[in-house]
Amino acid sequence: MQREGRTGLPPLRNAVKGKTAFRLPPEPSGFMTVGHAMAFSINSLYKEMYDGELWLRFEDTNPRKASKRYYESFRRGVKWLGIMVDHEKNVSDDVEVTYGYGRKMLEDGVAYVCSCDLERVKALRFDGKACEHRERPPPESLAIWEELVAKKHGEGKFVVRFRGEMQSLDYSLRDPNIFRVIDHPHTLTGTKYTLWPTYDLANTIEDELCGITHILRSSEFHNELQRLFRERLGLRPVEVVQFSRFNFKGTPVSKRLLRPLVEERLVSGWDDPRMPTVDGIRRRGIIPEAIRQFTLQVGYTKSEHEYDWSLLYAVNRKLLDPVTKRLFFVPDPVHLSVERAPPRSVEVRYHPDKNLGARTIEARSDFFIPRADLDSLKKGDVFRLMDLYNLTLLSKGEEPAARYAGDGLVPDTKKVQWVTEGQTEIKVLVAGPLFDETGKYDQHSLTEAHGLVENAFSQVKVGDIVQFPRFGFCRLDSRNTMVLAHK
RNA sequence: GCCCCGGUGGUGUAGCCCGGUCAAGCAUGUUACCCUCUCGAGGUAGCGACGCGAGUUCAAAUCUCGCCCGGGGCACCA
Repeated sequence: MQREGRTGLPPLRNAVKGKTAFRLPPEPSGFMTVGHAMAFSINSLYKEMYDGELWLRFEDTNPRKASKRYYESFRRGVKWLGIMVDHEKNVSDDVEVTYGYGRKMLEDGVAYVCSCDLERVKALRFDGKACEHRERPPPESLAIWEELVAKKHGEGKFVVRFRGEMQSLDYSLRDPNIFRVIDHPHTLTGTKYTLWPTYDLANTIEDELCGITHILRSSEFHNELQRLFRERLGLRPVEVVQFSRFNFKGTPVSKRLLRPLVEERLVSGWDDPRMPTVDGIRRRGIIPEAIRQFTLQVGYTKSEHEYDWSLLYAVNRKLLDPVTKRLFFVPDPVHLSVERAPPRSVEVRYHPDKNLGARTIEARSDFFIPRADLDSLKKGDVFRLMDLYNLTLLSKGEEPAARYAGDGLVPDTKKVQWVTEGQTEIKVLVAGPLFDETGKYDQHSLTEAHGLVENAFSQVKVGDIVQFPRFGFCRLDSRNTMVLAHK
């Protein structure tokens, strides 16, 4: 028992360097979330560790759910994360291949065509009893199958079922459905097919086709059935590692909870900075490397967890700190006129200890400082305009005024940020958790701060992240609108 | 209801398989101080946890049993 503990992800069973293959299998039925990002990162990290192959495979066998914009969302997210995908495919490309397996299963009596209605299937399944179709001779099943392939039957009349274990305590093994008719155009294949394989079968076949050696996925997937498929179809065994979903406090990743917010316009869209989507956290100023490092740090477990956002922020902050310019930002500004102010042109470094350059600020006699700072001072107090000079506060009231009080740095003087007259007014969006403790949408989850930024702000481009000292790290989202990442 | 899987400080984890070196490590959080032309980063110190009960043992976070609590599965969704 060594005290150092483990660093990085634990080794995988039966993993041979150079002979592994992993997959990212999203269903293109919603936007990519942080949860996907972390699960994908785990696969990507292992791909690197074992010098393996990585597939991006869209699980789009339900034409009612797949939509093109979602494929794009995942491609964009994967690219943003810097994940190197070796191959990309859609399960819908392989419908005919799954038909091949389907036919074979029917021929071998591993599956059969069932024409019970849904209620009956459920009832018999509950009782652990087979229906008469289970004994339907293969040629008869095959004949119906060909009609199904030829689109001669509508939805719900027939279903292809796997001959599983009707008595199994695991109900998912009680002759599950493996093909069904869905009479709805598919976003990619149009009306070409109406007979679609179900997830478990398609997934098993695809893993075989892609040569997947290790599956790392969250535990909402049950693997007994897929194991049984592999056994009956004589497919290669695969190592499966399951872990719990990645949840963040106050920000569930579930589409069921998120969709209403978008539809009711309680958020600005799927990329609202409060959203746990990749687009959302990117807008917010979380950088891809932070996701990667965070994933590496927390790893994966089977126990349920709810990450505190501060855990991710800490990683993001440490990455951002050395490369981010500091800019003066004065929230809730109050005008301050200064008597006997010597005109100055000061050069101020963009970073206290990293070499990020400097800017020159022209100072005359009018300034703006944060109201909160002024409030904390008393008449007669000496304070310092940071990087400039000292002042004595003369009056607070309506027209706050101060007098120049020397250049020398006086120990223990309060230092305040400042901007000169005529600077840019900006808005900073501050995103908090979408849901409160009781699980209700928090109406105040998005707040705004307003203030003035110094001239050098004009150099900041959309997408850039800067640090407003004492306020936080912010990303420029659009002209004069920033989003606070975190303190 | 049935079937899996989990429960280590506020949060996330390491340790559990192979019992002692664990009066439990790390990170985050928080408090104080140092450093710093405020913040942040960095440094130092403090705070804070083995779900409950029984058993096995010289010795249990680690093994066994029971209980409690939580999550997931039981779709013509993925």
